[in-house]
Amino acid sequence: MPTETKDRIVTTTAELFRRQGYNATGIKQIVDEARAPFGSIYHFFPGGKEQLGAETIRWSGAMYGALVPAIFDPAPDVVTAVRTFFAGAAADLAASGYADACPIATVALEVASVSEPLREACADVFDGWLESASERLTGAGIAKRRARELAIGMVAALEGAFVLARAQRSTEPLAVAGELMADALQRALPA
Amino acid sequence: MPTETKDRIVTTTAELFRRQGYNATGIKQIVDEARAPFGSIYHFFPGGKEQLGAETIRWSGAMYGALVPAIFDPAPDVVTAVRTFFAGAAADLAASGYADACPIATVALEVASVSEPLREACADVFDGWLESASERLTGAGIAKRRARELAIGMVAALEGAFVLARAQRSTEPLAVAGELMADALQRALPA
DNA sequence: CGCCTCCTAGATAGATCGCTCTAATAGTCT
DNA sequence: AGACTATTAGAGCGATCTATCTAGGAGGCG
Repeated sequence: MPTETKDRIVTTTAELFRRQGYNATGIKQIVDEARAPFGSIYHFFPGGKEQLGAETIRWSGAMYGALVPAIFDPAPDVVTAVRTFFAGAAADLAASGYADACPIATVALEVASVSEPLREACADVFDGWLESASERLTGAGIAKRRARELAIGMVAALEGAFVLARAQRSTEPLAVAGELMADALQRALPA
Repeated sequence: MPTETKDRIVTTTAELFRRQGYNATGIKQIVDEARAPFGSIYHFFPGGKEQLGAETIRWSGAMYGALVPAIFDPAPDVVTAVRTFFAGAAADLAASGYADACPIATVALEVASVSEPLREACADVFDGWLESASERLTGAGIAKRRARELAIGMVAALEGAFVLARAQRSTEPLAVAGELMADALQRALPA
């Protein structure tokens, strides 16, 4: 299967985006770390770096978004699911030397005012996450409108905590944000 | 006063960082937009781009952090202050075409795993904000420990909401996050 | 006036950027 | 086998990046 090269390119790019963002990641660095031939980049992604970026954003957005059902569905209730989610994010972050946080937030901020296709890719990913999280909350008996608000709050709290955590090299923001959202969620649940 | 050139360099760099981040901002672009001579960059910032970046981070961090006393101190109570803060952030963001959000979050994510001096500058800025916000909350009668948690939550919610808002070109995340934090704060206040 | 320091001014170096191009190879059909 | 497409391989182009370097102008002070 020749597509394994393309996969290797995307996964490597995703890792690099996560650690250093879009602009600091060069094509040369990608092919080196992915052990892929230079020409393959433009064979698989004729649109160049921007197309590779867009596909990488959508791919890693889907990967990370898969954590929502993976954690929420087997959990006894949504509140413990939220706690598990934030705790897991904190553990992964610390284990990677405060490098592996959200795979698309860095790129999202970099490109939001610069590249419309990349901005849209980020927006679509966030939309998917919000949709997915909302479903779990409505499934727990929360009204649709309130569920969306809480989903937005959860994603925002997570992303913001990642920013603080990476800058300060501490998991405290993730712990605090997780607890805050768990509390808010608890209160929103039907009695 | 010849220092006005240096000021112009820092303020334009801050603006560029905010819109496109650290890596996408070139020295050439800075001197062009600041109408400053190229040589002045390395005269005022012998450490090059990294030193200019660090000073810009600290400067714009201080500028943005000044909003905390400016909004909290004249406000009737901390809850309405929080609402005002988030509403103002949303208004500024929309007015700038979703470009002017947090002046340092983009840079923070870009450099956190790449440049220790720049990471430290971001961490110091966040520390200052948390300190400043905590003071206002303890001043409202909230216990020190709880005040710090709420301050972290507020900054995280704001930063995360900025990420969502810029990607989706919507102020909804800021409105929701602001309301969520106002509620949490309300409940933490002494009866 | 001459001197000294601060700042301006920009040419230029050396490396790296994204990307294009051609050619060779691998794999799959008829 | 022969023909055709998909993929690999990397040399090289023009542009741009940060940074260095030299030289000149501005203003205070003897």
